[in-house]
Amino acid sequence: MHSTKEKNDNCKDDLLLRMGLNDNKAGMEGLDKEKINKIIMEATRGSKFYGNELKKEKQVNQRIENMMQQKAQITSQQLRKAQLQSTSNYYARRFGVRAAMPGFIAKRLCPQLTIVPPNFDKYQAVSREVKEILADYDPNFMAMSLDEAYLNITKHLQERQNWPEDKRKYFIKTGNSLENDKPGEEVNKVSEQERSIPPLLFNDIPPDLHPQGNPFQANSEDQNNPQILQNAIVFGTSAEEAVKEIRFRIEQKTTLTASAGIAPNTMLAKVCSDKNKPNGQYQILPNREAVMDFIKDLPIRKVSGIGKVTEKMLKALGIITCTELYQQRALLSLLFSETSWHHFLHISLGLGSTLLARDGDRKSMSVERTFSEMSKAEEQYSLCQELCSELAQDLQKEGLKGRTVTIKLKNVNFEVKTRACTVSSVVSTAEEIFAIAKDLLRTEIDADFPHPLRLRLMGVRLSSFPNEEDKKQQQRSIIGFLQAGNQALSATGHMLEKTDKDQFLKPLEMSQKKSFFDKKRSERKWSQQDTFKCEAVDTQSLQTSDSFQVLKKMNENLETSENSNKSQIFTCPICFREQGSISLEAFNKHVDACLDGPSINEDRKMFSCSHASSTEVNRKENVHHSFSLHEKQDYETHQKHSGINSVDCAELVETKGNPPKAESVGALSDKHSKEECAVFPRKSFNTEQHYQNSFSPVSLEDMGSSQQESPQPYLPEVIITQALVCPICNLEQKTSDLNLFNMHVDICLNKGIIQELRKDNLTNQPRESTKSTDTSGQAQKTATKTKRPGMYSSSKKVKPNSPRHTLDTFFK
DNA sequence: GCGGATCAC
DNA sequence: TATGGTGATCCGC
Repeated sequence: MHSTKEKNDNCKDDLLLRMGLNDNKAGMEGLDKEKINKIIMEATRGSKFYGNELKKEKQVNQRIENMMQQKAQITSQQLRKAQLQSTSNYYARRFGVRAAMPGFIAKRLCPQLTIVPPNFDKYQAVSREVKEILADYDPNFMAMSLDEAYLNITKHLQERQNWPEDKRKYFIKTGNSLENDKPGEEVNKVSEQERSIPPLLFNDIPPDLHPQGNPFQANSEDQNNPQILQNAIVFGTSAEEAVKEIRFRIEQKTTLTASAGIAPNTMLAKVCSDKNKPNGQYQILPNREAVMDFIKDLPIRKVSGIGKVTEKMLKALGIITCTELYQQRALLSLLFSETSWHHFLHISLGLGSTLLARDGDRKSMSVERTFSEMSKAEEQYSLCQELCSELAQDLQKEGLKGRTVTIKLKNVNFEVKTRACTVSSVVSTAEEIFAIAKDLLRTEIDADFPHPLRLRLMGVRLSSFPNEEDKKQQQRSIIGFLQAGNQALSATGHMLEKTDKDQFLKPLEMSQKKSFFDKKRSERKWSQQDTFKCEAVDTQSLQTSDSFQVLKKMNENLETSENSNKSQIFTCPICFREQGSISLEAFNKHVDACLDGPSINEDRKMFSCSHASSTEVNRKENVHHSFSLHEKQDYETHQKHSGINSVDCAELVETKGNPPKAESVGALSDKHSKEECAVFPRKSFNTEQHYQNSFSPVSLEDMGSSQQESPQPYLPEVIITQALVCPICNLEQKTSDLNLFNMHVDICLNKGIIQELRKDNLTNQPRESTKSTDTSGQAQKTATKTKRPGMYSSSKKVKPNSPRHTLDTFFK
């Protein structure tokens, strides 16, 4: 007995080691951290790996120390101010939207295989089959990896309501079932929390006849249906029944078990799916109370994106659970970046993406390899070349070319270095990549000379794949070249003389330092001496000459349009990027492209009513059709239609024409009235009320089947309507897309923040009376005068459709 | 854009 | 016994 236990402990410890010391993720709860650390120390003491771990830990501790010092310098004034900014009104609003988006499911298939994949090939095959099943429930499901996928089964559930029993009936294959082999404490514990889910999912008792019953189906037709046809299982029509069905089918087909989470957004769904691993499911009902309950004591470490380091840093601030995270939001806003803070806030409120983002474009591709110590430079170069070849092959499969080559070096002490080089035109072949990587490697070797680099890992990465904008840019630069061509060409000799060294560079080495056309020039010199390396460049040369006439013509057009329009520096009202000195036409094209990206008309409307700089462009130039008269009228009609805030409307129109201002909203005045603090909680309450009234129609409409499963007691019985009314600006939004709508509300809300800041910064006047429960008026008035992007760092790149940072994504 | 670092899977 | 590979993102510079 004793020895068995010991053995188990050893296994656990072994596993922990492999899992990177993470004792907080699912299945690791309750293990003694101290003990783990001690064991790890013993196991690795003296090793270089451990030495490096220690070093990294020290760095983290230093970071924490810096943070604590920063915290100590925060005055109570600053904290109060931050409190104001940390938007408690997020809270009410977001939950409502979330409640309106039921049925998100995170499925995590056979996670145990991710630790030790015994037969990867089979697993891949299995994964395909699995995925076939998933497509039945959501053809647009998002596969995160081989063993993880997100589904939005909202639509499926709606259809499912009317499905005959036959369509939900499945037969149990005998001798194939992998029953949950530990139905012990853990499962029972969970089932206590979610009474609707039987502790044994795939036993012979059909879900609906399980002794514990299914409260969510009390009113559904299933109760009247016969449940057992010998080895058949009939699944119900609820979300959890559907998910059980999915898991059942997966298990039957693949003999592998899966865990699943059902929740209103992807973040929660993921946490849920971990809750009952490896063969179970967990549901968070799409209502605010359920989410609150779930979030309350949830350790932040469970949330995707909060890793070891973030956990430690937050722990130093006394933050372990989501509740604590929420309570400290003001402090966090002062200590962390905008991006991080938003992420934290979203987590603490149980917010997450309700979008299943389509696969974004790949950003980079790399190969890397670990090996036993390698110190000889020749070997290193040769390995580098090999890696480049592999990478080039992979790139070719996806037809990718990029401009940034990065090498990664890890020495025997586990210290990692990356060295990157970005060239002006894309590369993709092994030779091109190696030409750059080799130089990077050489620089590192030279730097340590006469000591060799003692490497244990080397990697090569290619990134900066051109997007549409880059392609345009490249066209522009080509045009620019042609434009200057007459003069520049005659000066070529001079340019090359600028740096003696450059004259001796081969074209590809040159590419690191010079523009495409400089390269072309030198290429002429080298092409006969080094045909091998010029292969790719020659392709470009060919393309260039092919399109020469076209480009020349474009160039002429551009010139004339620029002349006639008097070129001007524009800032795009959508992406807020300065567009440089381009023609109005080009600028409009850019704005159109921006608008057409993720948006539909609602998007434009949103901007047209909220963003001063966009209307400024419109007014001044009177040409930009994206903000047409038609839309203005449309917008005004909306306001009339909604029959509210006529004063605010007037104010809005009036302020439309204000020139865009670049305002710093970061600087905080020390003046800050106590009144504002006192008002804070009340404002939150009011906003919440407002929100619920405004949104409940949405909830009813979109909750569909979910609502049937679990009546939402807090939803008032109101007329169901298609219209969404923003609770902040009170304007009806002509969209049924909740994400677009959500974005709009985000804007409106942030107007309020900006306004508060403006007041502090500019007027020092006490806040307007808050006797009105409607904060929208103020928010709107000032916001129209305020340039929104000031709130967010323009340097932040946020992936569109990112699963998190809904807000950030919008303000990208 | 670069380099280090964090995170997920 | 010795401690992975790939990709993404953020932050400070």
